[in-house]
Amino acid sequence: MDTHVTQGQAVAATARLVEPPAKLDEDRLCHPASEDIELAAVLHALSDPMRLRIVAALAVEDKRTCGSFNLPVTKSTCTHHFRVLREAGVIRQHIEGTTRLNQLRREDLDTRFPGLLDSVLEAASRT
Amino acid sequence: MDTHVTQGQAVAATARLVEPPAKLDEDRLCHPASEDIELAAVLHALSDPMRLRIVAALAVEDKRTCGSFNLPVTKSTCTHHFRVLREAGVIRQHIEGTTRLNQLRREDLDTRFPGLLDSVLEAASRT
DNA sequence: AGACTAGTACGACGTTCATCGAACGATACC
DNA sequence: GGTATCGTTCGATGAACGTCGTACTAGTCT
Repeated sequence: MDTHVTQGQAVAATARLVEPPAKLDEDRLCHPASEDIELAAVLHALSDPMRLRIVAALAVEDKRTCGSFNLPVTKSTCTHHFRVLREAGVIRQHIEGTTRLNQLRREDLDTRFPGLLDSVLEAASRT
Repeated sequence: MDTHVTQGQAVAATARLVEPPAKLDEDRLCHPASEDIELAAVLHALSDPMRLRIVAALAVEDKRTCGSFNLPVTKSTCTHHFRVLREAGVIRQHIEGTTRLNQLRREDLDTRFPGLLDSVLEAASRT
């Protein structure tokens, strides 16, 4: 019944015993590999106005913290949207002290789906 | 302008009294005007694998009937997907006898969001 | 007229989604 | 050690979604 209760901590703890000390930042947040980015997931991630806004903002200025967007939603909703973008492979997050820095995975997306991100950004800029 | 479309038939009936006789095909099925196509709606419409498949197939051969796609879903689900695509402005449907012919709104989409459709199709072709 | 065909309308169902608030965790600073 | 600050996790909730089956409409064909 309690097999999955402590997920993150337990996994991280056992991993530390078995594997060499990897970068903690990357371990904590899981991103899909470039090859594993799925078109439907990317399109779904971009189909929400709030997330489109986040991506458009990141295209202008990269490496911004989650809070710096001043989104009209609560923190938990914010977490949700950034996770959807991250798990779809649209953004990369890494921990920097007490904040998370977000950046667009431009190269990965361009390699996998050439021109897609640019045309979406161009389209988004036309309001 | 009428703001809220309640029943297609009622609207079509009143419209026929006021306006000159338009093409019946176009009246029955409502499509958004090119300027009214919304990016989020298009991306959402394309974010479903079934609909992506429909669009990819239409890109290869236009003006196909709904039934000709042999989708692994029932007719009513089929109707649903084609309606989502139509209402998002991705496809245009017009009645031809007892069937509905579907075609991509390539020009409208290219005008509104240049390059978007092509990059999505290119991305979709990479499986 | 009757049968067939192509698709729609409607209601139901289980799932996913966007959102919230409250409680928690981790880091930085006094 | 206290206390902000930044963000996550955990339900909960209401809306939207994808799917289905049944009943229906509108043409077509014999």
